[in-house]
Amino acid sequence: MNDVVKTEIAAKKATKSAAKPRGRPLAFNQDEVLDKALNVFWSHGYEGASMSELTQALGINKPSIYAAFGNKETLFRKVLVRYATGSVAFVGQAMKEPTARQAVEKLLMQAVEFFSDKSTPDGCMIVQGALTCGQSSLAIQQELIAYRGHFEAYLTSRFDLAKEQGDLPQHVNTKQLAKYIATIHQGMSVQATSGATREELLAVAEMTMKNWSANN
Amino acid sequence: MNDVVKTEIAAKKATKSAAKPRGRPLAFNQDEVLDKALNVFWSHGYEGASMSELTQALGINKPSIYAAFGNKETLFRKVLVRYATGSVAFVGQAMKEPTARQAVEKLLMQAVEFFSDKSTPDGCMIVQGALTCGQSSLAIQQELIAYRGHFEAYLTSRFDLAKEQGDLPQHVNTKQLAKYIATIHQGMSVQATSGATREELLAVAEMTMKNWSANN
DNA sequence: TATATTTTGTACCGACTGGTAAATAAATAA
DNA sequence: TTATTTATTTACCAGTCGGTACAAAATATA
Repeated sequence: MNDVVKTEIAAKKATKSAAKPRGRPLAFNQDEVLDKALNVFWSHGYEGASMSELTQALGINKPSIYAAFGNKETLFRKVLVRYATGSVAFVGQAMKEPTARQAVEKLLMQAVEFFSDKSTPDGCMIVQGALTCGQSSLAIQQELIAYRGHFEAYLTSRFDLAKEQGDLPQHVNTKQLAKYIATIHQGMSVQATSGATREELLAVAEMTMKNWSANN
Repeated sequence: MNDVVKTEIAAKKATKSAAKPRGRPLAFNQDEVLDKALNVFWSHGYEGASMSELTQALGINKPSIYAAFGNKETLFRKVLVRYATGSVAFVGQAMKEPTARQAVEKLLMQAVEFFSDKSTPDGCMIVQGALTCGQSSLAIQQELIAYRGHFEAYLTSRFDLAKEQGDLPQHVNTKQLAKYIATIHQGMSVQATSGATREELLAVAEMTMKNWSANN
């Protein structure tokens, strides 16, 4: 085999779907199916979503789900990554606002729209996916707690930056401030799941912002 | 049967445990058992608490549980009443503070201690007992939503009173203010369940109070 | 066309779910 | 003592849980 042929093969391997796989082709699109699974987990939580309900919602049979995604837990983890990098990616955008105040305001305003968006389940999956659960789901519960922790750490680092930039006073405890904002954010998620309307959530967000200056 | 005897019988019936019941006596104290069940439901949520775990925790066999409390759902409802009238009764005390500000401050400070109390599970059972669930638990999910609604209505009425007493300005939207406080309260419950310490919750409560004046 | 490879659908698994029938035990009433 | 009433224990029920064995179907390669 000469070098030219080697290069061609390498190129084919590198190109995602260029090299056709050998066996029977998948009858579904993985990302579309993950989105359908997301919808189910988001609505009913990790434990509340049964494999039979998932099977029905995804429109593919159970052995195909297991072949493609492992088991229920790994399926949820893949859904979670998709949720975090897709649905919830706007959080990263909000942090890019020029000041800490604007970042928080954008975060909360986006949360209002996101939590009450009628095209998706109410609230945040990372908050209510497994707040409480049976023994068998403790790993997922911890995983979601870790995600929330990362979110909070992200807020903290944004506030640290704001202090460096003189945007927040030096005496501000950024961890505490981040926890305060995260608390309101998570409370809004609970409210949304409990039936709070967009307008009601908006009022909560506006009250929070009206208070912003008192915190620092 | 003369009137004197009739009266005696009536008196015995009225006295709770004076008239001995006919058959084999219960081998357990109902309230103690309800407290043990509370602990399990509080930790794992309604769905996450299995009957076999409950059986083990209560120390009595399943048929006795069913005979005494109906089924899992009615058991939870009885636990819920006990929780609301017992564990959480301090909310009523907080509302009796002379001003709205003091009432909210006491509410949040008590919540800090309650959510992080090491002798009970973390957070609030009414918040995380069934935030999400499968189809079979929708009634309990709605019941908890209703409880949270009552809590919020209670806050609203306290703020209405404060307006009447000139303690809050007339322009305050009491429903919005109640939802704002309820949101923080519920967010603190999520935080506690996620491992937040007493000190961290305290900082959140203090920040909320520092902002109080900006809301009205 | 024959073969290797992968996915699909059917049909099933043991374990656990909430819940209960039936016999036994412990008390009161007659 | 005997009958009645209630609670307990053991053993079990149908249904659902997450998960899988197996054979048929669909593709690429040879």
